[in-house]
Amino acid sequence: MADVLYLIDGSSILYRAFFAIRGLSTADGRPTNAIFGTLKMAEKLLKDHAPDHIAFIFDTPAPTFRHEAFEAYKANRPDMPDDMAAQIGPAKQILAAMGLPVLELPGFEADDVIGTLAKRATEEGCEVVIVTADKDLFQLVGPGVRVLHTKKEDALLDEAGVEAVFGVPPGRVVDVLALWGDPTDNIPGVPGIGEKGAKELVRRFGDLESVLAHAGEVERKAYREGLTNHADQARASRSLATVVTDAPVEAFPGDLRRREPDTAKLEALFREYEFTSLLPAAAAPALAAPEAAPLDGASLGRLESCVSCGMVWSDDEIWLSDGVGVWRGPRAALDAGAFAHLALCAHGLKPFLRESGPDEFLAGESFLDAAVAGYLLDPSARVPSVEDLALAFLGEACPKDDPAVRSLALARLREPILQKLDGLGMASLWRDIERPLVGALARMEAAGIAIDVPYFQDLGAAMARSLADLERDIFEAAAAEFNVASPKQVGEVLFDKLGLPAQKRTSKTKAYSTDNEVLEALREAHPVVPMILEHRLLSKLKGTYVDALPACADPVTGRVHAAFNQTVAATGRLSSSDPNLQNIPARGEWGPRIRRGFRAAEGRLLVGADYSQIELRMLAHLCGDESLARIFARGEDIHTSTASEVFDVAPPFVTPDMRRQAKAVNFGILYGMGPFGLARELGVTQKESKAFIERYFARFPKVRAYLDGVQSEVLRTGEVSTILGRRRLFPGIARAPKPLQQALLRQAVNTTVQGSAADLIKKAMVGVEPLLPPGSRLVLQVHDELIVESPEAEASKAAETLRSAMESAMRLSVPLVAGTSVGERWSDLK
DNA sequence: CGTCGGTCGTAC
DNA sequence: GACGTACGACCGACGT
Repeated sequence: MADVLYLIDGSSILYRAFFAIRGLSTADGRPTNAIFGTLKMAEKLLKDHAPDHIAFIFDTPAPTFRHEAFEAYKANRPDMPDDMAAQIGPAKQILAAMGLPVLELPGFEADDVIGTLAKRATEEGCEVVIVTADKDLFQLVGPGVRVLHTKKEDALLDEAGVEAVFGVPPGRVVDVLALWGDPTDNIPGVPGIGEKGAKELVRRFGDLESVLAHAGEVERKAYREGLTNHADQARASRSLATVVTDAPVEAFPGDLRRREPDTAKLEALFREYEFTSLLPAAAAPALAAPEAAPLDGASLGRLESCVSCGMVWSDDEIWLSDGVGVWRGPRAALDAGAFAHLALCAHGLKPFLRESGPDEFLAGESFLDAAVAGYLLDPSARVPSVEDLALAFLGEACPKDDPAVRSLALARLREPILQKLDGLGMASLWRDIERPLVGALARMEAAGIAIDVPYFQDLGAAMARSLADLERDIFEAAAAEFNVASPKQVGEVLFDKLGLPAQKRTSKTKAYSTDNEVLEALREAHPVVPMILEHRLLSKLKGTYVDALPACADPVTGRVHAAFNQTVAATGRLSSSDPNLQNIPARGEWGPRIRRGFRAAEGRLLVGADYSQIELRMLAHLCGDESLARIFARGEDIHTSTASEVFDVAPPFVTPDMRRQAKAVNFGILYGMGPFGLARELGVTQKESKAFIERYFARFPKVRAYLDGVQSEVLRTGEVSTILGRRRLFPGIARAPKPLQQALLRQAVNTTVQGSAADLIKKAMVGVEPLLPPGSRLVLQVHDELIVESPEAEASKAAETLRSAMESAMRLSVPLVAGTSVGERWSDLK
């Protein structure tokens, strides 16, 4: 008998993998994320622990003996999503082909098989390591039995380890579960008692019967009543949570040996599920390209007439393919006209367009950008590489970094990707919005925006002086020298040295939190606190904006050419980077002082246009609420009118504080804020904030109906879509653990509104660009705002063009309103 | 020396 | 645990 038997809770590992990995599937759409995660875990285990004796144990489909014993057991448990259920069989097949014993026992759960084998093994003097992502199996830990808990990091726990991590020793785990319950397993527990309470009670009184016997001594009323009224439910929960150790398992520990893998079977399975990265390189069906021929006039003629032309480029060369042959030539040899008929398919075209002068290239043509298309297919996932796409759509491995093969693959990818987009109802979103946007963004990036470098340098020097003074005063007031920019050191000085009352800890490292909220609360507690706040503000603004921006500017033109990323935000918004021009301060003392450094070139003006309340208008349209629509139709101030409705007073009697509260609720609705968050935001009790939200929904009933509708839709289908059919996937949301599910539901709801607003402004951008007066060009987009740089003489015309295009970009059931303004500097635009 | 996670803060 | 989407500066731990 071997030294250590590894018993792997396959069901829990697969379940976790399903949520941990997103968006992995075969070319024909069969999900493989959970299989892949389980295999990766197995691979790691084999590498790290080199086990000789091992078994993967899985649940079998219901019913189990628990169903017979407890009628309600799992009655309310939602069905496992099809996407997960479909992966169990393949995972078991692959593990078996790897030579790893796979076990299951009808009528019993994986936990019971593990419990039985663990008991048998220890009786034979063999050590056991149970590998699981659940806490239930902690109960089995004891002499010779440890658990490898694979949560964030692997933790190998013995009895003391379980007590340290879980708070009670293994022998009391079932008593805790009896009180707490296990929502994912539909073990009811005792209503009103959660994790914390259950552990406290067990630590105080011992096992479940002792807790029940002492119920009368419990101070907290909810616990006392729960224990009194639900004692039998707790006893039943304990039984449900208790793992059986005498199940009729046929296998014995000595049988559970790792065998030689069946390589032929494994290869077939890896190919079947398209885990090409797991295959030996030679075994993968590799895409091969012929030697690249010189790109000349004759080959261009041939490419012009082909249905799909793959394109790859380097700094000075270009590769083109018709899907059969590949041609290679110098980039310089091609002029814009050479592209005007090609049915191009490329990956990440924007940099190419930006370098090549986007005005002449591809205008209105039918190119496909495989990176943007991949983003549309799954906007939450990493943008798929050409290699990923070749594997997914063509079923072929594509050797990395071979431009000839990449161009060939792209040529073959064009049609299947376009078909996929069409099948998902996103053909128009691609053709009419995202495709023309590639060029528009390339032009916007190429244009850049001028900044006043000497102005930023002077501002930075003044801030440096203030910071030096502040630092001196801080050291004096705190009687200590430390790094004021280090939250950790600030925490130590304030709370350890000066003895101020610490309020909260950071979530990951449990260090003292020193965020704005904490420091504001301590503003009056010590003179050093306001100085630290001021220092933080100044150093943040100086480091992030005032110093950083001049360093980004072209030294000759003084213009900053940020990136506007089309494949990053999961909702469909653009993002900006290098530098980020979408988070330049707007408010407060410093907002205008920093925006003043962004300016139009000599003889030109900045023209800004921003949508008024775009997300709330979009929400009004999407939900069809008449009261909300009426406010916009009448052109009223949305927050004042909301306050008027909710507080039931005429608009003239809405106080500034009532308006502030209504504004918080309006934003809260968009972000899925609950009573807790709103209470904190408004500084009222949770009860009051809850009542406030209720009044809001009573006044705007279709808003609630809409939010509920999106939630039930995403639970049913695993995806949501925006006004133009852009989708975002939420795989496994229906069976996700509650806190995660809540977060995903908020994301889903917010995505329909934020993403539809993104659709709108993108449509406005591609619509307005060709209409702008001569010499005018888009230079910035900040989610609900567009900024154009125009010759002075054209500025007012540009403003009117922008306003008109933005307001008419979509016809919604509420009016769209865009405000415009003109000035030399960004700070002049109001 | 670079990388990466954590914390904090800016925008919409 | 509690409010959605981003980007990035700085710190400090860790690895080369």
